[in-house]
Amino acid sequence: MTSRTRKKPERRPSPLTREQIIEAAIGLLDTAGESGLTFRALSERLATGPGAIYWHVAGKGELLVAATDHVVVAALSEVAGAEPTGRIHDVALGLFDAIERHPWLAPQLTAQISHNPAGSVTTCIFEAIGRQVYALDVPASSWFTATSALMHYILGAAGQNAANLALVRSLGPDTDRDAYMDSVTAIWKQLSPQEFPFARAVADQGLDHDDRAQFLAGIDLIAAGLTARRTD
Amino acid sequence: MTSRTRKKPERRPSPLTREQIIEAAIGLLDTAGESGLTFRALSERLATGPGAIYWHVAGKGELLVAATDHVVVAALSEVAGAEPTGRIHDVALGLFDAIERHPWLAPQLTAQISHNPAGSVTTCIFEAIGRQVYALDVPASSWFTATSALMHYILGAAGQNAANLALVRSLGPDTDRDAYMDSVTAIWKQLSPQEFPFARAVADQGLDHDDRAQFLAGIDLIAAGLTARRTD
DNA sequence: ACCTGAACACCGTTCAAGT
DNA sequence: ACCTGAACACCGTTCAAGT
Repeated sequence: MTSRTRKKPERRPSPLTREQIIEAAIGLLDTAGESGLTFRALSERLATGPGAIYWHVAGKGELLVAATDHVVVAALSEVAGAEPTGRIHDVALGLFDAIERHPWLAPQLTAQISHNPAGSVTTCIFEAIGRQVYALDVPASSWFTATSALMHYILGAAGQNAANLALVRSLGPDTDRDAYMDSVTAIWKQLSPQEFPFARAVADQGLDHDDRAQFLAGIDLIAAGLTARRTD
Repeated sequence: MTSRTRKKPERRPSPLTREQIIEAAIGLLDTAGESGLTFRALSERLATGPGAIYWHVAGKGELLVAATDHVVVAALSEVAGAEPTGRIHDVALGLFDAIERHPWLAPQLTAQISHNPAGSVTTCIFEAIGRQVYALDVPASSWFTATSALMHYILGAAGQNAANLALVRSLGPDTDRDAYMDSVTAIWKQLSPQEFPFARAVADQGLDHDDRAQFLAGIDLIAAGLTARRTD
């Protein structure tokens, strides 16, 4: 009703924050996936123009790095807050769950670990996993190898789980996880036993439907290799 | 000099092939990286228009899948041609080398394995690794877990190696691998020992400079876990 | 200091028109 | 059947102009 000072383009009342931008980006990534994070969509959600974001953030790459960092730090500090049992399961499941909540995270993490091995996220994850390796009484000469093996397995397996889950959800509420898994094994069962004897055999024995248990079994399997080490 | 029939736009003499397109795409990916594969750049290299490609290929996604398939099948069949020693090292190194030659391969593979678990590449890789797991006398109940663990480690570690190598190359011929690795450990050595005791300890003992040996050590470590398994 | 929004160069994809 | 090339809708990024 007050009719004065209205024609000029409204400027935002409170200044934009880097934090706000990162959180909006995470929301967009969770909702619309990796391709959904757009400077236009982001600026619309923040009620501003595309150019405004560049005042606080260098570009899309930095935004992705910041979003990844934000989520991973939260996930790992949550784990650290638990009892000091020092189990690999805790940190493994912490990352597993974070990746399940944010399916865009796994590709981002592998890319950032590859392209920036000394970066913040890389260091945090390596440290978190490595401490459990240390607690496992692994000989010092195997520290790097053991931590790498665990890290790659965790990111790979968790990423696959998250992608599967996202795919099932996108198929609509009529499809559930088990039905989808069965459809995958069904395809494998049509494979020729001459060409693909192993895949056929695995499909015939049926895939485990409990993904968390499956995931942890892999962790235990690798851990068994770490502790089985003698001096040789 | 012959001045007749010259004004109409020249059509290509021999028809375009799907195979030609895929090979050109691989060349472009190898040369210019993932972002270098463009329908415009591709059509220029093939001396045609962007639209022509769509007659043979559904879109960029299918092209990427086909290129990945092409490279992986070649790498795996090469390994199969060797002596029937049945060593995991052979297939692991086959994939390691293929990924080193084609750095775009690792992200592509993890994406395709995640989003299409019953797809052609996924099945081929799973089968190739799985056969070695079988040859290792792993109990059937661990087949899937063991093969998954090995697969994720191979792709993750090989991808990181390839990315590092590509980064070193892009830094120019004055930088070599060892100097780069040292610069990474140098950064880690500046980490606070309170916050990052493990990463510091690993940096202080120095990273191994032989990546293939490092990679194979990881394979052996996981394999040790597979065979250490008892009935429990 | 911080924001606006038009503009630029570049994508993947489509499609009427040609041969 | 296969190709051409303009056109469309969409990107990330820049930047003069504003407050």
